[in-house]
Amino acid sequence: MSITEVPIDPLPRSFYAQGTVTVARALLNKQLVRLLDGSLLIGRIVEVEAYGGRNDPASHAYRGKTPRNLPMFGEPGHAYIYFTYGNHYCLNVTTQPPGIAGAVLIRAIEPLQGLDVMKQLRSGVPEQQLTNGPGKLTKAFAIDRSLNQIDLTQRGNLFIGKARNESPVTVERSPRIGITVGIERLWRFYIKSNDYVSRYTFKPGKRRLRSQLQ
DNA sequence: GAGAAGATCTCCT
DNA sequence: GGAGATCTTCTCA
Repeated sequence: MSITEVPIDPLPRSFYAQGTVTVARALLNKQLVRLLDGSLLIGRIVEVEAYGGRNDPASHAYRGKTPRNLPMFGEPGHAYIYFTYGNHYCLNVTTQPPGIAGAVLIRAIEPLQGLDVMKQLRSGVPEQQLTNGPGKLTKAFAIDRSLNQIDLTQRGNLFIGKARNESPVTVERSPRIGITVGIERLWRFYIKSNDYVSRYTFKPGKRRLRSQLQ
Protein backbone atom coordinates (compact mmCIF):
# COMPACT_ATOMS: atom_id res chain seq x y z
CA MET A 1 0.00 0.00 0.00
CA SER A 2 1.37 3.39 -0.98
CA ILE A 3 0.05 6.66 0.33
CA THR A 4 -1.51 7.57 -3.03
CA GLU A 5 -3.71 4.45 -2.88
CA VAL A 6 -5.36 5.43 0.43
CA PRO A 7 -9.06 6.00 -0.40
CA ILE A 8 -9.44 8.92 2.02
CA ASP A 9 -8.67 12.59 1.31
CA PRO A 10 -7.13 14.78 4.04
CA LEU A 11 -9.30 17.51 5.52
CA PRO A 12 -8.36 21.00 4.23
CA ARG A 13 -6.59 23.63 6.34
CA SER A 14 -9.78 25.71 6.46
CA PHE A 15 -11.42 22.94 8.49
CA TYR A 16 -8.87 23.37 11.30
CA ALA A 17 -8.83 27.18 11.19
CA GLN A 18 -12.26 27.36 12.83
CA GLY A 19 -12.87 27.75 16.57
CA THR A 20 -11.39 24.95 18.67
CA VAL A 21 -14.72 23.72 20.06
CA THR A 22 -16.24 23.71 16.57
CA VAL A 23 -13.32 21.70 15.21
CA ALA A 24 -13.46 19.27 18.16
CA ARG A 25 -17.10 18.47 17.53
CA ALA A 26 -16.56 18.22 13.78
CA LEU A 27 -13.66 15.80 14.18
CA LEU A 28 -15.98 13.12 15.56
CA ASN A 29 -16.69 10.45 12.95
CA LYS A 30 -13.66 11.52 10.89
CA GLN A 31 -10.95 8.97 10.09
CA LEU A 32 -7.42 8.92 11.46
CA VAL A 33 -5.07 7.45 8.85
CA ARG A 34 -1.58 6.13 9.60
CA LEU A 35 0.78 4.58 7.08
CA LEU A 36 3.31 2.43 8.92
CA ASP A 37 5.93 0.40 7.07
CA GLY A 38 3.54 -0.26 4.20
CA SER A 39 0.63 -1.14 6.48
CA LEU A 40 -2.45 1.05 6.52
CA LEU A 41 -4.06 1.75 9.88
CA ILE A 42 -7.42 3.52 9.98
CA GLY A 43 -9.59 4.45 12.94
CA ARG A 44 -12.78 6.45 13.37
CA ILE A 45 -12.51 9.29 15.89
CA VAL A 46 -15.11 8.73 18.63
CA GLU A 47 -13.92 10.96 21.51
CA VAL A 48 -12.12 14.34 21.63
CA GLU A 49 -11.44 17.25 23.99
CA ALA A 50 -10.98 20.93 23.09
CA TYR A 51 -8.17 22.96 24.70
CA GLY A 52 -7.96 26.72 24.35
CA GLY A 53 -5.24 29.28 24.94
CA ARG A 54 -4.65 31.99 27.54
CA ASN A 55 -8.28 31.84 28.65
CA ASP A 56 -8.31 28.11 29.41
CA PRO A 57 -6.58 27.16 32.70
CA ALA A 58 -6.56 23.47 31.73
CA SER A 59 -4.60 24.14 28.54
CA HIS A 60 -0.85 23.79 28.12
CA ALA A 61 -1.01 27.23 26.46
CA TYR A 62 -2.58 28.94 29.49
CA ARG A 63 0.74 30.35 30.69
CA GLY A 64 1.88 31.36 27.25
CA LYS A 65 4.26 30.00 24.67
CA THR A 66 6.87 27.39 25.73
CA PRO A 67 9.11 25.06 23.68
CA ARG A 68 6.67 22.22 24.26
CA ASN A 69 3.41 23.93 23.31
CA LEU A 70 4.81 25.84 20.31
CA PRO A 71 2.68 23.88 17.78
CA MET A 72 -0.48 25.13 19.54
CA PHE A 73 0.44 28.68 18.49
CA GLY A 74 1.33 27.76 14.92
CA GLU A 75 -0.55 27.01 11.74
CA PRO A 76 -3.80 25.05 12.14
CA GLY A 77 -3.97 21.45 10.95
CA HIS A 78 -0.69 20.24 12.43
CA ALA A 79 -0.06 17.51 15.01
CA TYR A 80 0.88 18.51 18.56
CA ILE A 81 2.27 15.40 20.26
CA TYR A 82 3.59 15.46 23.81
CA PHE A 83 4.89 12.92 26.28
CA THR A 84 3.19 12.62 29.64
CA TYR A 85 3.35 10.63 32.88
CA GLY A 86 6.67 9.14 31.83
CA ASN A 87 4.90 6.58 29.69
CA HIS A 88 2.49 7.95 27.16
CA TYR A 89 2.20 10.17 24.11
CA CYS A 90 -0.95 12.19 23.45
CA LEU A 91 -2.05 13.28 19.97
CA ASN A 92 -3.60 16.71 19.42
CA VAL A 93 -4.49 18.59 16.26
CA THR A 94 -3.87 22.32 16.19
CA THR A 95 -6.71 24.76 15.52
CA GLN A 96 -7.23 28.54 15.18
CA PRO A 97 -5.20 30.95 13.01
CA PRO A 98 -1.43 31.29 13.70
CA GLY A 99 -0.73 33.20 16.92
CA ILE A 100 -3.91 32.02 18.65
CA ALA A 101 -3.43 28.87 20.71
CA GLY A 102 -5.84 25.99 20.37
CA ALA A 103 -5.77 22.23 19.99
CA VAL A 104 -8.04 19.21 20.08
CA LEU A 105 -6.92 16.10 21.95
CA ILE A 106 -7.87 12.84 20.23
CA ARG A 107 -8.94 10.69 23.18
CA ALA A 108 -10.30 7.55 21.51
CA ILE A 109 -10.85 5.97 18.11
CA GLU A 110 -12.66 2.93 16.79
CA PRO A 111 -10.25 0.65 14.87
CA LEU A 112 -11.39 0.05 11.29
CA GLN A 113 -8.38 -1.27 9.41
CA GLY A 114 -4.98 -2.69 10.34
CA LEU A 115 -6.13 -4.40 13.53
CA ASP A 116 -3.39 -7.04 13.30
CA VAL A 117 -0.71 -4.34 13.45
CA MET A 118 -2.47 -2.56 16.30
CA LYS A 119 -2.72 -5.80 18.30
CA GLN A 120 0.99 -6.41 17.83
CA LEU A 121 1.83 -2.90 19.00
CA ARG A 122 -0.53 -3.25 21.99
CA SER A 123 0.74 -6.70 23.04
CA GLY A 124 -2.51 -8.52 22.28
CA VAL A 125 -4.95 -6.61 24.48
CA PRO A 126 -8.68 -7.15 23.69
CA GLU A 127 -9.92 -5.34 20.58
CA GLN A 128 -12.15 -2.98 22.54
CA GLN A 129 -9.20 -1.78 24.59
CA LEU A 130 -6.79 -1.22 21.69
CA THR A 131 -7.54 2.47 21.24
CA ASN A 132 -10.00 3.57 23.96
CA GLY A 133 -7.70 6.15 25.55
CA PRO A 134 -5.25 8.85 24.42
CA GLY A 135 -2.16 6.88 25.43
CA LYS A 136 -3.56 3.64 24.08
CA LEU A 137 -4.34 4.94 20.61
CA THR A 138 -0.93 6.52 20.14
CA LYS A 139 0.69 3.21 21.05
CA ALA A 140 -1.63 1.23 18.72
CA PHE A 141 -0.84 3.65 15.87
CA ALA A 142 2.89 3.95 16.68
CA ILE A 143 2.56 7.70 17.14
CA ASP A 144 5.44 9.38 18.96
CA ARG A 145 7.33 12.66 19.02
CA SER A 146 8.87 11.97 15.60
CA LEU A 147 5.45 12.92 14.17
CA ASN A 148 5.15 16.13 16.22
CA GLN A 149 4.20 19.15 14.06
CA ILE A 150 3.48 16.97 11.01
CA ASP A 151 1.04 18.62 8.57
CA LEU A 152 -2.24 16.70 8.80
CA THR A 153 -3.64 18.31 5.64
CA GLN A 154 -1.12 16.47 3.45
CA ARG A 155 -1.05 12.79 2.46
CA GLY A 156 1.81 11.96 4.78
CA ASN A 157 2.31 9.09 7.21
CA LEU A 158 -0.40 10.56 9.43
CA PHE A 159 -3.48 12.56 8.50
CA ILE A 160 -7.21 12.90 9.17
CA GLY A 161 -9.82 12.52 6.45
CA LYS A 162 -13.52 12.19 5.83
CA ALA A 163 -15.16 8.86 5.09
CA ARG A 164 -17.02 8.75 1.79
CA ASN A 165 -20.09 7.23 3.42
CA GLU A 166 -20.05 9.11 6.72
CA SER A 167 -23.15 8.16 8.71
CA PRO A 168 -24.79 10.63 11.14
CA VAL A 169 -24.07 10.13 14.84
CA THR A 170 -25.42 11.44 18.13
CA VAL A 171 -22.85 13.56 19.96
CA GLU A 172 -22.74 13.91 23.74
CA ARG A 173 -20.63 16.35 25.78
CA SER A 174 -19.13 16.41 29.28
CA PRO A 175 -16.34 18.05 31.30
CA ARG A 176 -12.84 17.11 30.24
CA ILE A 177 -11.20 14.14 31.94
CA GLY A 178 -8.06 14.09 34.06
CA ILE A 179 -7.84 17.82 34.71
CA THR A 180 -8.22 19.74 37.98
CA VAL A 181 -9.16 23.18 36.59
CA GLY A 182 -11.58 24.35 33.92
CA ILE A 183 -13.92 21.43 34.63
CA GLU A 184 -16.95 23.74 34.32
CA ARG A 185 -16.49 23.74 30.54
CA LEU A 186 -18.21 20.92 28.68
CA TRP A 187 -15.45 20.61 26.09
CA ARG A 188 -15.26 16.85 25.84
CA PHE A 189 -17.27 15.41 22.95
CA TYR A 190 -17.95 11.76 22.20
CA ILE A 191 -20.20 9.57 20.08
CA LYS A 192 -23.11 8.29 22.11
CA SER A 193 -23.13 4.56 22.98
CA ASN A 194 -19.88 3.86 21.13
CA ASP A 195 -17.95 0.89 22.55
CA TYR A 196 -14.58 2.59 22.13
CA VAL A 197 -15.23 5.75 24.17
CA SER A 198 -12.70 5.74 27.03
CA ARG A 199 -15.21 6.26 29.84
CA TYR A 200 -18.79 7.32 30.43
CA THR A 201 -18.49 8.60 33.99
CA PHE A 202 -16.76 11.94 34.58
CA LYS A 203 -13.58 11.68 36.63
CA PRO A 204 -11.54 14.78 37.52
CA GLY A 205 -7.77 14.61 37.70
CA LYS A 206 -6.11 13.80 41.00
CA ARG A 207 -3.64 16.31 42.30
CA ARG A 208 -0.92 14.26 43.95
CA LEU A 209 1.61 15.86 46.21
CA ARG A 210 4.97 14.19 46.42
CA SER A 211 4.82 14.38 50.21
CA GLN A 212 1.69 12.28 50.06
CA LEU A 213 3.47 9.55 48.14
CA GLN A 214 6.04 8.95 50.84
C1' DG B 1 19.50 23.00 39.60
C1' DA B 2 15.93 21.03 42.44
C1' DG B 3 11.38 20.01 43.27
C1' DA B 4 6.61 19.45 41.87
C1' DA B 5 3.05 18.24 38.77
C1' DG B 6 1.05 15.81 35.08
C1' DA B 7 -4.74 16.08 29.14
C1' DT B 8 -2.37 8.05 31.56
C1' DC B 9 -2.18 3.14 31.87
C1' DT B 10 -1.95 -1.17 34.10
C1' DC B 11 -1.77 -4.17 37.78
C1' DC B 12 -3.43 -5.61 42.13
C1' DT B 13 -6.79 -6.09 45.78
C1' DG C 1 -11.06 1.68 43.17
C1' DG C 2 -6.35 2.62 44.53
C1' DA C 3 -1.66 3.11 43.80
C1' DG C 4 2.74 2.67 41.42
C1' DA C 5 5.47 3.35 37.26
C1' DT C 6 8.14 6.65 34.80
C1' DC C 7 10.20 10.88 32.85
C1' DT C 8 9.31 15.31 30.62
C1' DT C 9 8.22 19.94 31.41
C1' DC C 10 7.72 23.88 34.06
C1' DT C 11 8.35 26.93 38.04
C1' DC C 12 10.96 28.97 41.43
C1' DA C 13 14.98 30.18 44.02
